[in-house]
Amino acid sequence: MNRQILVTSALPYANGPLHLGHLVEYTQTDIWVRYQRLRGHECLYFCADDAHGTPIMLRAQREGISPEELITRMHQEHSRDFADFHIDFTLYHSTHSPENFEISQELYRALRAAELIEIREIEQAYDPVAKIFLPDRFIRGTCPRCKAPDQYGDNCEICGATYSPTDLLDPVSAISGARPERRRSEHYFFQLPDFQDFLHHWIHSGTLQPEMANKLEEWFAHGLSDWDISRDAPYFGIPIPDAPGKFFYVWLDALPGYMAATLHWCRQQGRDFGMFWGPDASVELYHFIGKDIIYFHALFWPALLKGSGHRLPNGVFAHGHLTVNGAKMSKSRGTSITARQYLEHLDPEFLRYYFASKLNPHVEDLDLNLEDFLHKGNGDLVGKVVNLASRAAGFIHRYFDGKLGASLGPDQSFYDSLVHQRESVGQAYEQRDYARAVREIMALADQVNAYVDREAPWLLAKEESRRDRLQQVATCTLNGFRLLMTLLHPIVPKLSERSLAFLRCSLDWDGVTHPLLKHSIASYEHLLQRMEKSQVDALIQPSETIPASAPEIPTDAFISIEDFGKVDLRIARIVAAETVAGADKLLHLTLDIGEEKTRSVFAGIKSSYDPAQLVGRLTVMVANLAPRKMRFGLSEGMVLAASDSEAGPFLLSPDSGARPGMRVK
RNA sequence: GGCGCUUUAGCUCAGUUGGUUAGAGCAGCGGAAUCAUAAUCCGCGUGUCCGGGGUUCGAGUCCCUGAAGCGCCA
Repeated sequence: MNRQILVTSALPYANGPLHLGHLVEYTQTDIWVRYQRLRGHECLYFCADDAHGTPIMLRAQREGISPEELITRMHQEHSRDFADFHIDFTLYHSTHSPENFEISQELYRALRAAELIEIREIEQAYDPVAKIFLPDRFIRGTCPRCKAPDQYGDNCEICGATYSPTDLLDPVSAISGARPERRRSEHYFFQLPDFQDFLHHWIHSGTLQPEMANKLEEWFAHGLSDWDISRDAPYFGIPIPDAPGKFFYVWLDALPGYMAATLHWCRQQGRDFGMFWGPDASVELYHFIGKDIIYFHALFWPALLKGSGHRLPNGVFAHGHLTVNGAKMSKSRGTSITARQYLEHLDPEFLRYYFASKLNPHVEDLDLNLEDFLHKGNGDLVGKVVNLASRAAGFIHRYFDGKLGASLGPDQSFYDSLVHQRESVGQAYEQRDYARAVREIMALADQVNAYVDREAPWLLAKEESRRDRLQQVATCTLNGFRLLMTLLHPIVPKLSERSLAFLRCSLDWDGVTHPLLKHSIASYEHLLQRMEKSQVDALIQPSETIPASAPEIPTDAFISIEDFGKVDLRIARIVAAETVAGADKLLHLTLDIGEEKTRSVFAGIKSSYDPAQLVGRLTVMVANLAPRKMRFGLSEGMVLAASDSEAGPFLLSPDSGARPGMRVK
């Protein structure tokens, strides 16, 4: 019984390159899509660039090009990145497309006809120089609570206060630097509260993960508000029908972007759009998204769909965010890795495999631990799986002219037991529990490796009389390998293709129940190169662009407490100290400041300290100094020491009781 | 400030509705094997299951409370 399924991933914003965080989602979705196709279902996978909005308009201005030029370029870059990571979209479209103008405007007309749109005047910040209304993010000023300067219009990064831009002291437009004015303008509001009861029921209908439904309860506790869906010209977006100078807020055309992509494809293929999005659509519909945009997909989106007479999704699947080495991705640490940077160093399938090994159906953050990444990719994929082909292929070619045996003999039942376990792997894929799928597949690989060891084909090969048995063992091993590569296909499609080409067989989920017998295989060539540690290390490149040095501050000038607060001083324990070959003054220190990873710091204190004496002692370091690449390695901070022209340096020490990681202030 | 999520072995994670001595992979140590990209196989775990209280015959699992990290607040 074949299913018809439509799947989407969230639309990436056409404002910058894709990074590894984006790829978690597309990898997760792509694996699910490929699994469905592997099972013979029709599974369409649509996505698009999210191409409208103020940030794009302003960025194009800055670059001196039109928004259209900008988004065309981003679309090309994104498409190429996706293709290189083997993300197999049915169509990668754009929200800046004729279909999306059509769909978004139609959807709006339906809402208006259903009396779900209200118009009222609101007051907003306006930049009189740039002549545009300012989104909150584009207003900066002093926090009304803690008085921190240069904060965003909606919240303070220093004290965490949230407020409206009107509360900001000394507000300034981030675009022109002008002081914003207050101006009134008509805005269009979608009547979300009309859907309060419907939505409250819907979020618990099994469509969402329980933790997400739980989270959304917060909104119902306060009661839903109507939703401002209009923006004033100039705005790069889709005009609101019959409303001169008004455009749809970017989310109001981003969500219909899923439909627009479908429409474009339907027209191309001569398919009926209604069976995908009509009120009685029979096709299953699933959205994969990041947890941060659950509100848009689980409140606004179903309300928009229902209000405009469309079908509702069968599932909205949220995933967590990506961290790198246990910390939020950061440009200064070099852990904000773009898709393109990764591709310059490593095979995308290692990343797909690693993400898969950590993804489950829950909304949990996922850590890319680079050491773990290196071991898992090499150990599992090369050591356990690909190595099986390498172990068995030699025998088949050396003794049997590349031909598999006529039967598995006594090992048929062993093979059957392996094949039997694929249903459980299939369930894991279906439930998006890829971590479990990977665990189970690797357990199968372990069984096959143990089998090879048990049967010791290299011993069989020494006895002329046992050639038949040797052929059976090698044949069984290669069939095990075929099974593994079939099961792994959704995760590492290219490796799977190469492997099956080596076996000269096709990808067939059910076909594996019949082992390949009396079958010629191709000569063996390495199917996957292991990763070198140096390649993985190369992923992390702290940005060289250390901010332009602060203006010279005369020593007699005062600094504010805020200025001082910018320096993150921490108690550090010296866990290792060693001399640096080729450096006269430096010692290489390894410092524990209570973080998961130690810091590596080069300090010019060799003249006064013997490395051995330093180990174990506490001192003070500047923890947020921009990392600096030195000839000897990366220095991730500095230790504090006193000196003058005659003596020193003398390291600082805290009184007893201080512990690594304590802040000095 | 309010709310949510996370916290299990050096690292990354499993632990189903509470049920015997808490598991896996990787790393580490010891051994075997040499077919294979030094890959593989066998053996080796004294873990404040974040802390503290509680419920229970029994808690990693349920309740309360605290800590740390992360996130959301249209």
